[in-house]
Amino acid sequence: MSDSVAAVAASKPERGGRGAKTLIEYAYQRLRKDIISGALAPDSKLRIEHLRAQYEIGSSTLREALTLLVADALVVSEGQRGFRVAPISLEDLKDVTRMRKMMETLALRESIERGDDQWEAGIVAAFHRLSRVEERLEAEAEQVAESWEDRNSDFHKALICACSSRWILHFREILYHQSERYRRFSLVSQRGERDVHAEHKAIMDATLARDGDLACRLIEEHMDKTLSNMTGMVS
Amino acid sequence: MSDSVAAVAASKPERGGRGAKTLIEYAYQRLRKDIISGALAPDSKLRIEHLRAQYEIGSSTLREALTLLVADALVVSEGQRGFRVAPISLEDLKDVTRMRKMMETLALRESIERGDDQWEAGIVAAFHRLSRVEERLEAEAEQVAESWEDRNSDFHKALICACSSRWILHFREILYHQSERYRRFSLVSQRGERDVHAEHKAIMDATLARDGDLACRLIEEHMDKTLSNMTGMVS
DNA sequence: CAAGGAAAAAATATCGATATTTTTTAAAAC
DNA sequence: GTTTTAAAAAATATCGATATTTTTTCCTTG
Repeated sequence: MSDSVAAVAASKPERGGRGAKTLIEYAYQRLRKDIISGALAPDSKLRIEHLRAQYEIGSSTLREALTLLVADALVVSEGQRGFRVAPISLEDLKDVTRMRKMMETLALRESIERGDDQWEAGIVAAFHRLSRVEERLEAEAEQVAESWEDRNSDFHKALICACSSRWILHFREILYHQSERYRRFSLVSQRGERDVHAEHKAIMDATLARDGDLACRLIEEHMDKTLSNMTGMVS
Repeated sequence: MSDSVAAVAASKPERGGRGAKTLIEYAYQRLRKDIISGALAPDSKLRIEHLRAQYEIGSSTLREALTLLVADALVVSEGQRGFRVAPISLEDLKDVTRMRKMMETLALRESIERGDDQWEAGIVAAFHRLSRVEERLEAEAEQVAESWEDRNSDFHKALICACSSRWILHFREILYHQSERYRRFSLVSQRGERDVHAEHKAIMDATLARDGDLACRLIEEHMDKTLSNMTGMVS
């Protein structure tokens, strides 16, 4: 028996990568990635049969993963008419940004009030890791892009993880994924005109200096710039 | 064949009540009701096999309904260890209330700014329906309670439905269900010491008078009172 | 030639069976 | 008397087959 298992394992290279304990999680992550990256276009139909063949996953498992994505508002399910990728719109992007600013500043303010030494260390470390990948970014571009997204996400999470409100963090997370999706649609124009690295540095400095007002102002500007960059590109 | 179908249909009286187009939705509604009412206790394990027998629904369907409830944070799913009812705590109740106040006032302010005649009419109508069921409440109590919950929910929704932010309304809805659950756990003490009807009336009057500041202050007090009533009862 | 409607095709929703994993139970060893 | 290990039981996760519903196709009818 172990032979055939080994053979199968070889042909399907670790489906369950990135610590996906369950197949549903694997499907969820993969689908989410495809939606955020735009490989699955906004508003397009998600046909179970089709995805089933493509991802080599049973229909029930797929449906469950899709349902998980409905919770993230990346997928919508219409009655008896299956699933489709959530639509995007300029209006929605503005709404997302507005809410994000609210959640992010709330979380940052409280983190600055409550954060301890370990929290500070986490921020510095995440900033360092982000900086490292940014160095490589100029040369290799495409391949590093995904890794940059991850580390950017980690950095911002490190900033606010000392916030005690489960709900703020929960909503913030959902909104972050939403904005990530919009960001991908305007990836080209994002860099160049803007020194994201310097912005991050300023935010970190203000945060470590425990200057809540300044840190919040900077992070709001950070998000506003992202919005401006995208405005006009989406519908 | 039609005979057996008819027989089955008779024994299962309309499972799909309250406009549940799909079985998943039916299971979802039923589970949610049982969780909010406390029939399914906080933190208790939700065994698929058990529920399957009890609700007469296939396992995949049940899992999907459960996943839907994870999105509402009424159920938590732990890796390869199934589902369980989300725990409750005083800390969480405070967090929920804080966020609710934020979402509710944001939504109310914008509704007051944007609401039209139809919005006003909807509020008056919902208030009327709520008042009617409150009259009956004093006598029959238990049976009317559920209907009161529905109409209370409708009234509060009517107040803020003119808000244009999809996300505020989305988060507000999730939080409302959370608080509904906490409220059920302290149902007895709720009425009596408090004139909820008068509070609703005052909120409605301020809203229709387009006095955003007053309406928001009143609705925050409304929610704070609910919190005070519950504090000390949960864990 | 447009509108409507029946038949066919495609897709979704649902189910129960099987494979995996976790938990419990019991026995053995230290 | 604990702790370990092994076996059994229970529960979850996954799958593909079937039943329902929706969509498309194509023929009829006005």
